[in-house]
Amino acid sequence: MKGITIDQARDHIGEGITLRGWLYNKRSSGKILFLQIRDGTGTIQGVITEPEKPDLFSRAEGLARETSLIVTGRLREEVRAPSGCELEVDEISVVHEPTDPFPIELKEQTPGFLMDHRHLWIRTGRQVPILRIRDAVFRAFREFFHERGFVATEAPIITGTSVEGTTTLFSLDYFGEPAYLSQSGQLYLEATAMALGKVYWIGPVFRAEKSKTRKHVTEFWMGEAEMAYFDHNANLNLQEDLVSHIVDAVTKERRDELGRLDRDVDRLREEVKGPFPRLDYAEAVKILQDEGHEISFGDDLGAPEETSLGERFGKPVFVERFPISMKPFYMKRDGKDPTRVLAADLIAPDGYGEIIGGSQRVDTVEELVSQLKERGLPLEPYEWYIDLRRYGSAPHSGFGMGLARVIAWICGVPHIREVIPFPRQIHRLYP
RNA sequence: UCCGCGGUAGCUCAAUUGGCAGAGCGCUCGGCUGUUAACCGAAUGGUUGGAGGUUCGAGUCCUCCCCGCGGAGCCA
Repeated sequence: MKGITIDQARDHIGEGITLRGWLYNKRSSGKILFLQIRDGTGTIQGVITEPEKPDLFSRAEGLARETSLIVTGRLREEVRAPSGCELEVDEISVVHEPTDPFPIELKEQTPGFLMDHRHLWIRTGRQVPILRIRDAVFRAFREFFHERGFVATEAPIITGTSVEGTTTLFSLDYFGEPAYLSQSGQLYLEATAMALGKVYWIGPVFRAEKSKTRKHVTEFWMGEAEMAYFDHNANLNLQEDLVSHIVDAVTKERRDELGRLDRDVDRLREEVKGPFPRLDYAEAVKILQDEGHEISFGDDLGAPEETSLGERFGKPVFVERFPISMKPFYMKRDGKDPTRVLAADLIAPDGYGEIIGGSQRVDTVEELVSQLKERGLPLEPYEWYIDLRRYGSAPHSGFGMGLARVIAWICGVPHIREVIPFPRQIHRLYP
């Protein structure tokens, strides 16, 4: 019998097939039994009637949820079935029967309980489509850069220096020397870009901030790119194309999954039609003040301010040219106004916050050293980084994208912990 | 770290002024030939987060601690 996966079922109507999967749920009504079978690609309903197959019926009747099984039967079109086609079951071979009732119920459960059982929760309902969409986002990200001649590369996870002196780092003991888990691969990608031209990577980064919000975790995967000979505007153009490409690819490839999450795909596609508004920081502050926000020039945009800008434009919005004091040492000053830097944040709609932070980088030794000194940072851990400005320095730009936030936004799920297989949060290290 | 809400059966939640500890779901058993988180009936299930205290009597009031959830700040 031909082995297929559930997502291929529609192409095999009328044929006898075999599925390998798990029992998601079952329902019965006297002499007819319905089995919801899942295999990671989808779910399908199997049906068994008692008068026709009494032995099979009584064996199947006793199966617990999440029994792993191999099912053989014939596929047929069936409008009464949830997925439109149905499997007439001929044989069930039980691979393993659960020893205890499956803890994740098909009713509402609290986040704390679900997170304690994350290893089982990911088998159910919304979680499977979300993780498949995550895969599609990662792939679309890589595809985008590969097609444009970027080189995939890596930055170290264990580092001796921080990227931004201010942020909290996880520290560890490196053979007796202090070391840190990377909070960004950026500085290393700048070096690699000077070797390879245009580079990108996706890697884990770590923030020891005690954040407790729906957009923060302590470990997350960042997609970063760094481009030699790209100025600020070229950087923003690339980011805009990237976001459009990801949404386009994912909404085409995973339309069914997005539908199962009740995401309005047409609205999402409409939102990312370019160009994205580009607000000068001063302009953004003015707009927010006019809307009644308590913000003055020099303040960071808080969560309510970001949400407000997203609502106003109904699409991703760039805020650019921030005051230099607000931003880290590696950002290049704006030639037209040296109190500002050539940086931009991309804010997602619907309150998902900043999804990209990027800038044109400092490219002279003088400016870099003076920026480091102004922030009270030591020079010697950054000597290698300063070297990049000593030997054939070139204008260059780059950015980092918080992939979990992008996925949460695309999925329309409220909390990023749901789009990460095993999220790490303050006070959550299990499972 | 700060602010707010919460912790009662395996899960989700009730419990009036301080007065016998309850329901739905799940598991088990029985019924039902088209179920969609099926439905109907029965049975099972408790150190009320922990430690002290007040009281004839505490799930309920007081003190301290632990844990969870939401938000802020910080950031992607």
